[in-house]
Amino acid sequence: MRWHDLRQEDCSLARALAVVGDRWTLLVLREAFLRVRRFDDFQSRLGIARRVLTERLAHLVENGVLTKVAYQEAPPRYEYRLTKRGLGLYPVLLGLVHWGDEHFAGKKGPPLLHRHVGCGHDFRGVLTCSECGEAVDPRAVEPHLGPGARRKTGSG
Amino acid sequence: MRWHDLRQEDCSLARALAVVGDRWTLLVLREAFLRVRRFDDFQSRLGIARRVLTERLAHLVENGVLTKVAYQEAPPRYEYRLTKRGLGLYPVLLGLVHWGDEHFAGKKGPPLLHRHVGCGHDFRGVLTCSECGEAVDPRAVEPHLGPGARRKTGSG
DNA sequence: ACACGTAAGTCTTGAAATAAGACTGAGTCA
DNA sequence: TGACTCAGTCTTATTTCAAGACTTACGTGT
Repeated sequence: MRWHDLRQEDCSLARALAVVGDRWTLLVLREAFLRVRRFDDFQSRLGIARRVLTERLAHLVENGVLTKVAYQEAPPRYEYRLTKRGLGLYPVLLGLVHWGDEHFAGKKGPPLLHRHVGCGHDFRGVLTCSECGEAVDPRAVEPHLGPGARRKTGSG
Repeated sequence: MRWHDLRQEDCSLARALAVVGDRWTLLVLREAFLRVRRFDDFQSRLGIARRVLTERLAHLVENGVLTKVAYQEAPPRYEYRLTKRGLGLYPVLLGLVHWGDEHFAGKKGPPLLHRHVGCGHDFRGVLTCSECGEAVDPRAVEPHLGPGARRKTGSG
């Protein structure tokens, strides 16, 4: 299977990964969530090859995750900002960060904490059910085919 | 930056991605969450190159996400099961699926729905604060250095 | 015995993606 | 003028991946 073909798959995970599942993309988005917006800042903070960064940013813009905004006209300069769609990835990023905190942090603890402005405390993200509000355990979820399924063995 | 070096980064997201951030890994885990356990089943469902699958499974086992369990002795045959650490990725997977549902599903709707056994409804995952229980908005989060930080520009 | 099937890999080869860093072009500042 | 900024482009060597044939070890049917 080619990477590009993922978008055609009958699976929302595959389609999501076609957009953000690449080696560098989530790191680019990490920086974006930390308010990084400019090409050279992404490049120097990540140490990513410039060619690859160019391509990733363009891909994210194409897919509506980032938007390219001119911040000066001569010479033309652009910055990259998260769109609403991009902000929608926050739970995913935070989930990965907390998973990393839990399983791969050193003895001293996590390198970065997250304070919830609403209540003032450092927190972990908890996955809860949109319908009943309870925390969701993986084993308490039954996947079943939805209206957009195209085949019997649908998987995501 | 080499891919392998991510594990050394002072960032939980990078460390998480060193384990699951590869092109195929999250798709392998999707199948694992759908109860797929055997090499040939992963291979045929995903269409992944066998060599790559071998390597990914070994990597996930090394990092404690999957465990290799013998299910027969002659000839020796193994299956791959999610560990507790692996189950901890569920919110990430589900977050990606729901993001994909929201932004890339066709007109008919998502190909797969998730029923919460606790309340009986199809649901979306909602990110809530472990401290106050409220839903968390990305802009209501302030990252700040934690005890495990090693540098001033820590980022994750 | 012998062919066939099953399952978990290994090996080979050509194609594609990546890393590293030099280079370009338009404009600013001293 | 010459140095500097910034967003890219280009080049080359290395690494990774896709596709699928092949291997090993055993069981089954004839």
